[in-house]
Amino acid sequence: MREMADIFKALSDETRLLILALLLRHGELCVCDIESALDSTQSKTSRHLRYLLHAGLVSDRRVGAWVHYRVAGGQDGPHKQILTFLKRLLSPDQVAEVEARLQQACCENGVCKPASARAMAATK
Amino acid sequence: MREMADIFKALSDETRLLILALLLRHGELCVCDIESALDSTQSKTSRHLRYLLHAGLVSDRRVGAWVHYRVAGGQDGPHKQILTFLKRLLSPDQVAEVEARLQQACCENGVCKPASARAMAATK
DNA sequence: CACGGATATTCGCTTATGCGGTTATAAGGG
DNA sequence: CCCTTATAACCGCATAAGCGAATATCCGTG
Repeated sequence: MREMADIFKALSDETRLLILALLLRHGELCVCDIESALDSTQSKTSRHLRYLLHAGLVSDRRVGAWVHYRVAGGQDGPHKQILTFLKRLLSPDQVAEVEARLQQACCENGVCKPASARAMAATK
Repeated sequence: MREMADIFKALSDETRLLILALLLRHGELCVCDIESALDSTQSKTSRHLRYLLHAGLVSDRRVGAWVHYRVAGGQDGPHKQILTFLKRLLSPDQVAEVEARLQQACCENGVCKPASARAMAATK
């Protein structure tokens, strides 16, 4: 029960909900993608991602200089049930704004590349 | 999105989760029932019930001297979806302890009567 | 090994939350 | 009306959360 309260606490912040909404729709994103999409600061973005990581809702993966985050996989505990429910709950129009910004984010303006290209470059 | 964050914030406290678990299983309970079941103080119980009320997750109903709370009905917004999900999520054994105390609560030791009897007495 | 970009952590601050204890309101019965 | 009971609101305190700014760490590259 305490565990559930902690999960819900992780969901009780709008920034974290937006991050999860993005990850649930895109599978994997690097911090700078998310930072741009949220039009947020690096510090704030990183802190909330770490919060979600400790809450067991996302996992991270280092890809060269970048860190990619994705929603946590794993067994069918309360985390997974809640994430599945969240995916149903968050309608596309609620994340339209951040989605739009994600398209023109750092990945697009030449500073860094799309996640797929980055992953490929890092594994070559 | 902000609304959802606020709902999850209301669910981010163990006491409030327990209260909702009780209400989801019993339909309607008065404050003193809940207070006894949680083995909590009147002040604390009332505060959390008010929190849930403002979050739109429960509704209250005055019955004579008592106030009865129940999970909020109403249209199929995020509130309702989350409550439905919660009902699935909270397994019986997680609330076994409070359930047990509810049985021997004020309603049973003669100080006041079971909710159904109280409601009847108040309307007669 | 120095450098720069990407990310994480720390710091000082402000605000929100939860709690016990106390006080105020509301209803019902003598 | 006064008194009792049930509930709500308030107060002060301790703690936690969130923030921006600055700083540290990690990694690939030259």
